[in-house]
Parts: sequence; C-alpha cells; structure tokens
Amino acid sequence: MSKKQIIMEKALELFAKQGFESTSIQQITDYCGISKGAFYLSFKSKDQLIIALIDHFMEEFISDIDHLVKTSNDDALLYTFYHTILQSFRKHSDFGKLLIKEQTHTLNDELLEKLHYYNNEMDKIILYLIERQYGEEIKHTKYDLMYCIKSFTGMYSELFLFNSVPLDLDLNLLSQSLVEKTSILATHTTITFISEEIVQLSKLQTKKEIKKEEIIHLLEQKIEDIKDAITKESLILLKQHILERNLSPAIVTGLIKNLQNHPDCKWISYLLRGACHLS
Amino acid sequence: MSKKQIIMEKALELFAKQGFESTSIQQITDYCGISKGAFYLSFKSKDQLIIALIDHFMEEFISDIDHLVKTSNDDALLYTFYHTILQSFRKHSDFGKLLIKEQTHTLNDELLEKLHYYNNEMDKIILYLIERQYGEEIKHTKYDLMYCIKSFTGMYSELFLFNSVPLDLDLNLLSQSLVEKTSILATHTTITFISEEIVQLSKLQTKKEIKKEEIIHLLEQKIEDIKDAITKESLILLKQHILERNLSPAIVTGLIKNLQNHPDCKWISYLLRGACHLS
DNA sequence: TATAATAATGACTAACCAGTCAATTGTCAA
DNA sequence: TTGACAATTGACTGGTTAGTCATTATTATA
Repeated sequence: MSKKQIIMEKALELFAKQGFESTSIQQITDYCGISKGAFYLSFKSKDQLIIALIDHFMEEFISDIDHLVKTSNDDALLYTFYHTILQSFRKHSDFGKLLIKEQTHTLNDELLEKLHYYNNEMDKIILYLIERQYGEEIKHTKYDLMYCIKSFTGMYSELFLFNSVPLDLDLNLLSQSLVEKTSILATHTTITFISEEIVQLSKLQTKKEIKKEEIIHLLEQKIEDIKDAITKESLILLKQHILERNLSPAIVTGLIKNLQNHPDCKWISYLLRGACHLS
Repeated sequence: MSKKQIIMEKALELFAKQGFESTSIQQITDYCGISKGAFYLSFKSKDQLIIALIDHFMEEFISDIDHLVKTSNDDALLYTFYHTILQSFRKHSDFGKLLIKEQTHTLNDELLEKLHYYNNEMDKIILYLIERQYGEEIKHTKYDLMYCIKSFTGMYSELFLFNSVPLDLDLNLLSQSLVEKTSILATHTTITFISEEIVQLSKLQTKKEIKKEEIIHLLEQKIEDIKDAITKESLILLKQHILERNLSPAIVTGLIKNLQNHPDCKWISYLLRGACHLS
C-alpha cells in the first residue's frame, strides 16, 4: 500500500472520530508513524487530503449506484438501490461520518463545489430511477419523491452511523421497508411541492461541469497506469473517439463495458457513459 | 437588551455563517463593539456561549411545539405541527443553521448530552402526536412513522436553510404536502422496521433526566426575576406543590396555565407539565 | 466633590497549528 | 566502498487561539 493510501486510511479514522478541523497534521502523522514532513510529500495541503478522500469514496459510490440503477431488472431496482446505499454506508462508516459532518460545515470552496457536484449527480441517478420505475404517471410529483428518497437514506444512515450502541440492523428488512414507503408515496401522493423551478434554482449553485479536457486528462493518466491489455486498448480507443467521434455507438458501448469490470476504471467509465450520451 | 443577549445575537449570526469553531471570541467581541474581556463577564467560556444559545432556542422551540400538539384540535394537528416547525426554522434560520452544523460535529460532552436530551423530548412529542392522530391502529409502525416525520422536517428544512438562492417557499403548501405524505404512510405502511427495542437502545445515550432539584432551582430563579403578581404567585405555589404535593390536579393545571402566557415561563411550564404527570 | 464599588479594557500568556526547509538518513549503481 | 540521488526528518516560522488579569474608566453613593 502506498504512503498516500496509508495516510488517507488513518486520517479518515481520525476525521470520523474528531472532525476535520479538530484533527491536526501532527496527529495524523503520529498515527501513521511518519514525520510531519513526509505528509507533505504525499499531499500539497490538509485541504487536498480531504478532497482526495471525498473524491475517492464518492467516485466509487456514484459509479456503483449508477451502474446498478442502469442494469438492475425492474423488480429488484428499488430494493437493490436502497440495499446498496445502506450497505455502502455501513461498510465505509468512517467515510459516512466524515461526509455528514463536513457536508454543511466546510468553508473550502473547492470542496463545497465538489460536494454540490456529487450531490447533483446523485439527484440525477435518483430521478432516472424514479422515471424508470414509475414512468409518466408520476411526473408531477417526481421531485417530491426524490426528496423523500433522499430523506429516507439520510435519516436511516444517521441512525446507524451515530449510534453509540452498535445496532446490528437488518439491512434486508430496512431496504424492504424503504421500498414499501417509496412505493406508497409514489402511488398516492397528489400534492406537488418541489417544482421543476425549485430544482433548477438549487442547481444554479453547481456551476461545475466535467469538461472534455478533464476526461481526456483522466484517460491519459489511466492509460499510463493500467497494465491489462484489453482495458488499456479500450481506453486508447475511447480517447480517440472523444477527440474525433470516429466509432459507432455499439463499439463505444462495448468498449465502456470492457472498463466496467476493472476496479480502477469505475469512475472513468461513469464519466464516459455521460460524455458519450449513453446509458 | 442585556450585554449577554447582544453577544448571543451577534455570535449566532457569525456561527451560522462560519461555524462555531471557525469563529473566534475576538471576532464576536469586535462585531459587538466590546472588548474581549467583557465577553468573559457574561460567559464563563466559549463553550458556555453555544450551550446558552442551544438552550435558549431549543427551550422555546420544544415548549411551543409541545403546547401546540397538546392543544390543537384534531383536524389541524398535523398541519399546525409542520407549519410551526417550518416557520420556526425560517424565522430563526441562523439558529437552524447552527443546529444542523453542530449536531454531528461537536466534541463537547455537555453540549452533546443537551442535544440528545432535546432530540429525545422532540421524539416524545412526535410520538404523542402520532398516537393522538392515529391511535391504536398504527402501533406497529408508529416508530417508523416517527422517523419519517423527522426525515421530512430535516430534509425540507435544509432545502431552504442552505440554499444560496433565497427560495421564498410557500410554507402553507409545503405543510399540506407533508401532511399528505404522513397520512399516506400512516395508512398504508405494513412493514415494521424501527422496533421498540431499537428506540430503547438509541435512548440509552440519553442518561440525563431533569431532576426535581433542577426544577426547584429554576423555579426559584424565575420567582426572583418575574414581576407579574399572578405569575409570581403561581410559581411560588407550584414550587411548594413540587416539594409537598399539597395541591389538587385541577389547581395545578390551572396554575400551569397561568404560566403559559408569560414569554419567560414557557420552558418551566413545559417541565412542570411533565413533572406533575399532566398533559 | 470625594470615595467606593462596579464595569470594561486590551496587552499578555501559553498553547496550538499549517506549512517549510536545511540537515540527515537510506538506497542503489558503479 | 564510494558517491550521487532520493526519501525522510523535525526544529522552526509566522500565525492564530482561548482565556487571564492588572489597569483604567464609569457609575453610584455619601
């Protein structure tokens, strides 16, 4: 494991326990058994460390949920959605705590923009899920349903993240319970409160869009890092396609599928699906 | 306005904007136009300031909601509940921000215990509301409904507290929308997830119970402060009753009603209602 | 007006922190 | 073994912080 990874792992533990601001670099480096100077060989600043943590976990989280929502069969869709989110929060409980603590607390502009961006991507996925599950019938209340789904995952995550008593909750039952609630609300809600307009206004905060150049840059990095021949060639071909749009949709879809299995290519494959207008 | 009140008001503004930890005493005193030393004439420490703020607003909030839930007529109960909470969050938006920011973030044990205590009181009120509104029919899913109600108020409060675009939301419509959702869930939910046991385990964290001596102490303080004759005599009689249990329920109820109108006696009247086993 | 009591000040202390960099240690090829 | 290069260290800098306290200003009283 690289020094960078060790620092991230140990720092996450401390951040979850004490919060970001209340944890000093000295504490982190002591906990890692390295010197203070060594920290700055891996990270430019303390802020860059938390950004790296947020990126690392959110990229995995978003691409996993997106992939699952787009491939799961209709019957299991909602259940799988909730179950995956809850399981992820349980597995990475330290990150969950960090995320909830820093969500409203941060003053760092770059981090704030990142959090808005990921939040926005999550909204998109939930909306896609709602449209797929309930179609046209629900169009008047779909944004309200989106907020309800977000409320549910938020509240119940806090329940087992911030409980000093370690509740060994039955995520299977919890997921079923949330599926039921969601379906009930989808079927019976008549009053629209969250309008298209409110959603648009909230989104104004998210200026950041992933640019073509950023995708190219990420691709080039991955092309250097990845050893596996098929994955590497897929990356090279996709980079060319982004620049020249020279491949047919079927080929592009296939190439992206090649990336999906490689654990280090989840995020780039998520971005490429967006950039190539595929789902 | 006393110096203490000025400090609390100005500090709240800064805390809402920058967070508690990122706001220095110097900043607060500069903003108040007083010296740093003067701060310590009003508050023993920085921590005591945030505790005073949390107490001040939560006491008002809890006693208002409780009073309303116990006096509102059945038809309007749920609507009034949501509307009051949302209006309160809008009116005291700075406090709302502070509360949400510090809820998960604090390391101060005294404050943590307070937050647990108020959270627990709020749970009690919501449960009372659910039992009054839906009675026995819902006993299997009442705790789940409680969590849903908390999710709704939480999510929608964040919506208008942390939106950089000032959304002038129609709280009337929003309350109606939440009432509808709550009723739908109450009527149709079949799966129980939050069991009595889970609620009890979560409550274990809240060791703190308001003790008889604390109520007596608070009563004595109020007796000194309050000028109004009727209010003052009511306080004196109630103090005697707490010590000697010498008054009939009707008299006690009446005396507590006397306190309800006095703005400085909301909290003591809430505590007395609990201590005298009245609702 | 004089005196006592109270309120307010702000320079000061001791502790902490992010980030730097000259000096030291470790590595590896010649 | 040597020397060149890279990795690592931790004392140090410049800055901030909560809280204190001797001094000063203000007010009330006689």
